[in-house]
Amino acid sequence: MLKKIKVKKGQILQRKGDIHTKVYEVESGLLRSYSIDNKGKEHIFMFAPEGWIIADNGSPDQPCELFIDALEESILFEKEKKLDSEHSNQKLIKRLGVLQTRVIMLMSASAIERYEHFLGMYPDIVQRVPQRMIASYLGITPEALSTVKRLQFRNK
Amino acid sequence: MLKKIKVKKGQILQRKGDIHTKVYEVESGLLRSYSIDNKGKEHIFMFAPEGWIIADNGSPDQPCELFIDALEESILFEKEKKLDSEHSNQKLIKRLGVLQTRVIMLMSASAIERYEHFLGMYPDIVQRVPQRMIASYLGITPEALSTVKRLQFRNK
DNA sequence: CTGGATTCTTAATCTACCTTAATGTTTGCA
DNA sequence: TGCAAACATTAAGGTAGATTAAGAATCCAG
Repeated sequence: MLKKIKVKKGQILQRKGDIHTKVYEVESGLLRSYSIDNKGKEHIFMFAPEGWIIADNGSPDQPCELFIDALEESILFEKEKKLDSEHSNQKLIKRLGVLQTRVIMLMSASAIERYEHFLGMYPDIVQRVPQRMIASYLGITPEALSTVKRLQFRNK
Repeated sequence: MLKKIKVKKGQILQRKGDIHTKVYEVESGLLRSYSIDNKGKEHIFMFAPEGWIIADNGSPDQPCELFIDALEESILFEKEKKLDSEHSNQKLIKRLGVLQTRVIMLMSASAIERYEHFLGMYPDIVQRVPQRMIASYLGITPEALSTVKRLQFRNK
């Protein structure tokens, strides 16, 4: 019921619309979850590096909202959602905290503030994924992120 | 350890910066949580009508990010966070689902789409709170919400 | 009831970020 | 090792939503 699996870069673990009852814990590597909107645009919901847990946060009997795939070759523990929820309250609460911060940032901070907050929070992820994915996580275009970085650099 | 309390409209239950270990379950009435950004602007994080649970989602030993107050006279159950987390996994998971949807909407939908989604999801809340609070929840100004409503109305 | 405060609407102007497009840079794989 | 393909940057022009300001509607305490 708890399987250890190895996935290659680019491998898709879950698609939107799947009825999916799995939760992934990342032992090594890097996963992401993302949605695709009605215009076909991708929006990264979260990154999951070593030690993180990633899953669709909907109820286990409803179709998923999110895609999950591997941004690097990764080693994962795959668990059933219901097992996960029995033992790891701590982790659920932590995930709530992360999402709360994410909502607050999206609502009250400018692109440049969100970028700097991201840098402070996840300094290593910036090195590991393409800029356009950082932009997607921040909710801006890659072009806007380029500009943000240029402005940020000039003010130093 | 589980107290039933009655609060008046406008009463504040929690302030940003408090070390606060309480969770509130709403028996009747309506609460909200919100943050105040560095420019002094309020952003409503969530509404909690009858049957909902509301709390700061951070760890119990860290200062809160959110204010919580009553938008209507309300009757609440007040619990300790750690007790809450022992029994109500189900509810934590539900809250995660709500926040996931909230992040996806903020990232991928326009003001008008977010408004219509909100109407569908929480039709009664629209009747119970001032428009400017709906705007705050949606992440737009009251003026923009006025415009959205006018446009929405014209297209029918 | 009434007068002041809060809320809502409308409209003009402004701005952060988007779109498009052209150019430069890195990556990966034949 | 070379050369597409993917990625990043820059700049010009466009747009959703913010800001500001003024007036109208609503609320409510005295």
